[in-house]
Amino acid sequence: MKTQPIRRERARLPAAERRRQIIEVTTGLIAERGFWGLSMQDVADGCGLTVPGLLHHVGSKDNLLIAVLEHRDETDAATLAAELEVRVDQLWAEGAGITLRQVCAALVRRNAGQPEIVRLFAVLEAESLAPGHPAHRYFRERQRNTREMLASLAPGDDAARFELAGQVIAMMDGLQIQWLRDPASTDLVAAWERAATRLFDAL
Amino acid sequence: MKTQPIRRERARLPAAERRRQIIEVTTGLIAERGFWGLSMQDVADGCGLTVPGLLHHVGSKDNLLIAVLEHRDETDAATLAAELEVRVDQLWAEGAGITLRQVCAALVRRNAGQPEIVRLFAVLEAESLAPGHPAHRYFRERQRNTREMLASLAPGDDAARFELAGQVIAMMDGLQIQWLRDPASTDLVAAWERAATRLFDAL
DNA sequence: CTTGCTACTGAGTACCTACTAGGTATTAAC
DNA sequence: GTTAATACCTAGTAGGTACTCAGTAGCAAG
Repeated sequence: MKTQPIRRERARLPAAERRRQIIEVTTGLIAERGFWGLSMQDVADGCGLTVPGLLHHVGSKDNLLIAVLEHRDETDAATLAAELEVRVDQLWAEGAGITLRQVCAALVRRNAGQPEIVRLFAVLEAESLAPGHPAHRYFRERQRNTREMLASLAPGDDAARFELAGQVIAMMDGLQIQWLRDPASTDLVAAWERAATRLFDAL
Repeated sequence: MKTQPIRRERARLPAAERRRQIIEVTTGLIAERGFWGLSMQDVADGCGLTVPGLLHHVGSKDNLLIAVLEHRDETDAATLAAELEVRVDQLWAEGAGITLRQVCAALVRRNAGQPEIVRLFAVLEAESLAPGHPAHRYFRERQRNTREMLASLAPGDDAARFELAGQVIAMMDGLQIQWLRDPASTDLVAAWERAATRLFDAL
């Protein structure tokens, strides 16, 4: 008697769409457990396919992480530009009339609406401090880039700009963690606005 | 022929001493890989004993994490008090003549000397954002406590104090991450001093 | 020297890990 | 309708996971 394979409802998706789903599911799981706590099995389950099916699309666990991060980079600049009502290529152009404070406010406003992704980055940012982490290099460069871009919008000489940019990033990261830990009693946008007043209006 | 057990150099330690060693080794490993990436095997290897031997002392992986955190709490207040040259019970006493700025400077100075432990907390702080994490509650309370203690040293009304304390914590956490990511080109103490100037000397 | 305590081990359980090889079933192009 | 591409599967590998059980080896007090 042949084993009758239970004709499981099989949803065969086109590669691009499946990939989108995989990245979405992975994003949530990494935010929950970090990369070291992530299992391909959980991702596969979340997508309704088997582990080899998942690997067919992403190749390896490390590749999956990189895919997630690259996907974020693609959407990031776009949503930020939309928030500022500016064309993407005008975002970091000096003299476009956008102040550092405006960009920060836009960043925070956007982040306040997607706690899951903020948590993803918070967890990976800490995990990837270790040199052996697959996202170590990515986060090093990301940090450098955003700091330089923010610095380009700040006033003063180069040293002062770089310093302020670093402090702004530190404050945003820190406030976001506090917000994620206790979202109910924290208003991220308001907390940032108060902090910005102190940062930007200092002597 | 009986199997001759290779008389491995067995170091039978008294429980307290072994526990100290276990906590020390675990601290380093969590800083490297996070709690989800920690394996009891690695801890056991690092201590020169078997996994059941390790479990004899700590009971379970979750217990081990809690032991590490509790140990830090015990030493934390002590070293901070020493740094400030004050008795432990005088640390958070109002009117003891210690300013918020002094405490922060002492905290940062101490942290600058133990990057490994700062990384341990950075990783766990992010990982434990997830409600299911074994240290979730611990970090919630820790955050609340330190914020209240710092607030008690700040000037102004209660709302202003609480706000400033939050910003101070955010800034310290953020700067520490930047420092850990690139220790060579960052001087944590100096970076904090500049940030403190902006935070405390604002209008 | 014996007794009792305990630090520790060896063997084993049940299960999860990422990943591979080789094949099947579905879709799209012609 | 046939062919080619490919989304996905079953089965398996080699190793890691926390943890348990039952016992052994070493120390200290009597």
